[in-house]
Amino acid sequence: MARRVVDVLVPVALNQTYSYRVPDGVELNPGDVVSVPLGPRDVTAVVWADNPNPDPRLHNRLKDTGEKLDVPPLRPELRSFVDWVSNYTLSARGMVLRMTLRMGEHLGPERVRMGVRLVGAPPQRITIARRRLIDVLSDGLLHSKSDALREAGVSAGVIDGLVDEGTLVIEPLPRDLAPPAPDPSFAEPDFSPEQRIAADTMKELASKDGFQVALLDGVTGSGKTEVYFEAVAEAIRRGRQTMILMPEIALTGQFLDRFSMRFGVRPIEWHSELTPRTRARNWAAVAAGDAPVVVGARSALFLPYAKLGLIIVDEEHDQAYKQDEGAHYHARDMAVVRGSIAKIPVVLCSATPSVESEVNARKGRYKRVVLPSRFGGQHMPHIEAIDLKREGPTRGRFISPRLAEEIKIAVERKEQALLFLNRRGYAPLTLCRACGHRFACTICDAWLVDHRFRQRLVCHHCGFSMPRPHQCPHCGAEESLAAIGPGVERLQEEAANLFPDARTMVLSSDLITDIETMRSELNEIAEGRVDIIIGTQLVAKGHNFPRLNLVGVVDADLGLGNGDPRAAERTFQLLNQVIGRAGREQGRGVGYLQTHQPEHPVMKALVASDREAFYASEIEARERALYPPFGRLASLIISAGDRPTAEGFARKLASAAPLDERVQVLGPAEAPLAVIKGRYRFRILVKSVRGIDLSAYMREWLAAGPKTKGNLKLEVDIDPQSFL
DNA sequence: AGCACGCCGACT
DNA sequence: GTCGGCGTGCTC
Repeated sequence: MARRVVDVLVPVALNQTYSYRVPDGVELNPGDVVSVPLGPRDVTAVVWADNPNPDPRLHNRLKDTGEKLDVPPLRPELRSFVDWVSNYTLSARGMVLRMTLRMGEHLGPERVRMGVRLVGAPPQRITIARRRLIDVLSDGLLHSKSDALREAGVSAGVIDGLVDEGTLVIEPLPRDLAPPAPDPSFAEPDFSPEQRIAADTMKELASKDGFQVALLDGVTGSGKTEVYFEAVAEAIRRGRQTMILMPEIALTGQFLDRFSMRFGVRPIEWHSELTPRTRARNWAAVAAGDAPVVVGARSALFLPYAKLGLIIVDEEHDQAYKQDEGAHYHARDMAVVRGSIAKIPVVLCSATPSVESEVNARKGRYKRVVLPSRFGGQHMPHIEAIDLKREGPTRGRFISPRLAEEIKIAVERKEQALLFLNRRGYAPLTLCRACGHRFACTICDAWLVDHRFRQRLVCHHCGFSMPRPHQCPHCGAEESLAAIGPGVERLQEEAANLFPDARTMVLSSDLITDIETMRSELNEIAEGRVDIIIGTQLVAKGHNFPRLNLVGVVDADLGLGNGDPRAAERTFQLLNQVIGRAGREQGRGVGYLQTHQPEHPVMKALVASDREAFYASEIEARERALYPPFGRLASLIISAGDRPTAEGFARKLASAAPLDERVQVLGPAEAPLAVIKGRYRFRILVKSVRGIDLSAYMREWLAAGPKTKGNLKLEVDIDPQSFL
């Protein structure tokens, strides 16, 4: 019995579904992926529900559904997840759905690749190119055309000529076989007794269905990855898929290697740099259940797993999990939600858990699994603070004498040193010594950053850049421009002066052109062809440098200055992670923190290696101020092409906030970056008690408030990461 | 989010 | 006289 009308969720900025008539003889069920006409075009959409009583006013306007796509239907669990995320984040349901349908344009059948085979005698007229090609094909087997041509070093015309002569034939290549599956028993590691306990807990967790969250809490170098691989192995044995989320998928080269050492093959990847074809193939493999393990960035959260059985969020504290463009969501939190809807276990991993996860573990909502020490009897790095007020470098220098001395000793011992500074470029500010003019971006509220490698001044917010001028555009003075403050490029200059014989390398995201170049640079470092690495937070994430023994943090206070209550947590996590790079495989690492405030709780906790002290003070402060996780936050960002429009709308919106004694509306105030790309931004911060449906409150507010029009833009951010 | 429709400035 | 700028509104 064919269904007459179905409600279809279309991937556009809409919350409601649209009704379509189902043509006779077509069978459509909820979850089916279907092409439907929408306005002047066709879109790929998903049947969301049967509609036995379609709105009579629409009766004569209903269009027919189009072709049903040859992919598995979206499972109820994923459809609930889409509804949930849309409801929670206040983003249009259609836009959330779109994230699950990002499968590339080529969902059609695989293009048939052609091969070539030697079948006849060589032709009478033989050339060097023909000879080479025939040699390559002399085994009589079917070779792919492109491989054969590349191997023989000849062009495609040579094949055509030999086909005409009857020497070669063209045949379709058999379709690629499914990639080999990861083998859970490929290389079972030797665990220490401590690791064994944790690994067994992981295995137990993954051995059955049911929602449960574990916080795998272990210091850098404790073997966390290998331990959670035991959960992955168990999921594979049970025939269930695992999703592993990573904050920055581009930096996971080493992770993929470790995975294949453990399981014999690499996992399927999911991130923004996949080619459309790979993207389509991987999407289809995930949906068909042919991809037992998927490693991906936050967008992997929305993939249509056929039989998801385990979710792992690596480096769960990482800021990169927060998506702030388009839909605002936190991938770690949404991973927990997905696990709860799918009724499967979730593992969050970190050496420095987010305060949210730490509190959940302390309250027993999450099961804590601890790896207390480094693997192989290594020690945690020894950490010392260098008080810049007492023993700082001379003006215009950034490496203190004591740090310089320690680096010198390390380099003489043939150990690597890392200078960490979370600032790209040469100098964050350029000013004219003659008139005081400062170079600022014309369309953002930000200084232009001097990039000497590129010889340009660059805005880090909009990408604007201009050549480095030689005279001041304001007063015309020549040679008067001064670079103020350090960036990694300037640090390299200083290091080269201090240590003329050392080989230095700068690692910074703006110097990375592609993943391959970066992987080869990282290999150079790993092989010891670099003595001093100078890097931004890029070096803190994902890569081990076996010879690295000393880490110098050039400006440990950098992240603390802006008054954001989450700044302390972020600084603690970042510095802990970067210093943890030291001494992982040989000797005892050492970290130096150059700071103006050695008494700051973050510095004291780092120096004393007293994580507990940090969490205790941070949790207490959050609890007192009712900040997350003891209260809730949301923010509204209003932007417009001119300041009065943005501010006027923000004021009207704020005054339309529903009264509720559990909710406090703060602002509007100018957003932390008041102007970006020529748009003026205001922000309203909403603070509430914990047990309240803040999304519902916001929805009610926005429905009652003024409507945006013209170039006014309103963004809603539930659980913003910045409290400012 | 697309895409069309609609109403005001510089030119094939 | 038209081409085209992007503001507004709709998509079953």
